[in-house]
Order: sequence, then C-alpha cells, then structure tokens
Amino acid sequence: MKWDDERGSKSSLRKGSSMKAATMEELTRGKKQAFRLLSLLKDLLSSPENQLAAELLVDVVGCFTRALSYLELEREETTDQPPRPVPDADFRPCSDERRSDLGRRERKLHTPRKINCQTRAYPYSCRTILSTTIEDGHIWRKYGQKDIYGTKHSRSYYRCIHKHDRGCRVTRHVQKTEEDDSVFAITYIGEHTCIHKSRDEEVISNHSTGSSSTLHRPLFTDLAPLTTEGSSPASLMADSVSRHGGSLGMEFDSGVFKLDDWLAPTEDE
DNA sequence: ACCATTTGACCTGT
DNA sequence: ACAGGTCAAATGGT
Repeated sequence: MKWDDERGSKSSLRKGSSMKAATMEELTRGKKQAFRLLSLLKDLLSSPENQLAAELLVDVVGCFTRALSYLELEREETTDQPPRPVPDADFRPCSDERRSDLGRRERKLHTPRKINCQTRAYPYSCRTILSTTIEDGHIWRKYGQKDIYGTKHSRSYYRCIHKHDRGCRVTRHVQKTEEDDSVFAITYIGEHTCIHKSRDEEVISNHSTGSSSTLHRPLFTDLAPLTTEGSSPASLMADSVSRHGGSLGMEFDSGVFKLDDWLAPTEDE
C-alpha cells in the first residue's frame, strides 16, 4: 500500500504560511484520509453490525467538510483575494477538445458557485449523498454532462425516466469526488412522484444485485423524515444502501442522514 | 428501427 | 461575462 501524504505537520508549519492556511491544509488532508479510509472499508461498513463504525466515519468526513466550508466562507468574507485555487496541482482539462466550454477554465479564476438549488430559484428539496455506486433502484435518463470549473471530474445530469409518462420531475447530478474516484457525490433535486413500485419489483431488484441480504426498504412514503424539512432523497440513498450493499451516505448542504434510519431492516407490515 | 448516450449550443442566474 | 443547467441533434449500440 502506498501512502503519499502522511506528513502533514511538516508542510503545515512551512515558513510564512498563516495559521489559517495551515489549518486548512490539515483539514484538507484529514478529509482526504478519511475518504480513503471510507473507501477502503466500504464493504466492511455496509454490514449492519458495523453500523456504528460506518456512522462515525461518515461523521468524521462530514466534520472535515463542514470545517473547511466554514473557513472558506470566512476567508471569502474577509478578503478580496480570489478565493479558491484549482484544487489539484495535476489538474488538467478533459481531453475532449470539442467541448466549447473548455477554454473558459483558462481565462479567469472565479469563485466556484454553489450549485443548483442554492443558485437557482428551485422550490424543490436538494440533497447530496456520497455513494460508491450510482445505482439507487430508480431508472434515470442521462440528459447532459458538464465540466465543472475547478474540479477534475465532469458532472453528469440525469432525470427520472418517468418524467413524461408520470410527470416525475426529479433530477440528479453525479460527480466523482475529488478525494476518491470510486466515491460519487450524487445530488438529488426534487422528489420522485413515480414511486408506485410493487413489492415484486423490489424483489426483482434485490435479486438482480445478487445480494442475499434480507434487508428490505419501505416505500418512500414510509421512510423516516430527515432532520431538515426536505425528505425524499434520503429514501433514495436508503434504497441504494440496502440493494447494493456498498453505498455510504452522509449529509451535505442542509440535511443530515442518519445511518441507522436507512440501514436498519424494516419490519414487514 | 429504436433507444440511450454524447455533446455543442443555448438558457438562466449571478 | 461566465459557470452551471438543460435541450436536442448526432451518434452509437442492440
């Protein structure tokens, strides 16, 4: 196994770097390492007996993420400096020359904007989860892909396949995390209104994954609510976890997902 | 032929 | 002006 950046304290005490910069550096490193651990242990943590460990680790990643956000916010408020450098030194644009947007990256440094429901007037709930799979038990139609400024992975856009026949307007976008290529950040915008799935479909879906798990998820409307006012994407994550066994959820933005809400087996009605 | 994905163009919000 | 989101024609797979 290769550990490439164990030596945080040395770099953080570099001459001339501020305490805040050093703090951010340490937090960034901590977050990255926590991600690696999460990725390393994902199979182990998906079993119910390791639920507490999974919860703790997800919380650790969340703490780092939040701490970095707070520092970033404070810096943006107190300085005129362009706030964020390109995150990776080895960052380079996607090789696809045809994309008209690519040249824009080079032109100017800008603060990456917050996405979607924070920048646009969407009346829908918006939640981001982390998962090792993009499968969540729903059928999605991809309708776009964009290179996102300051990130090395492009973002893919999906809408529910039942948009037209059932009027389901939920969308999601999927992007690999900077820290770990095998972990996806999946942001759900809106809620499924096409949720009338039969038990048969659930069984088929479970069976198709090859999983011998006896876990069953309730239908969306049965799920425990989030700690914030929004609701349904937690259920999407719950589906993902129970069916695919390797997914891990966590909070982002405004919602907190409780692992025990979606890992615990559900009792049959 | 049909359907899903890709991707350049366009739209929207800041 | 620009980043991010969406549209829709082109393309590719079956």
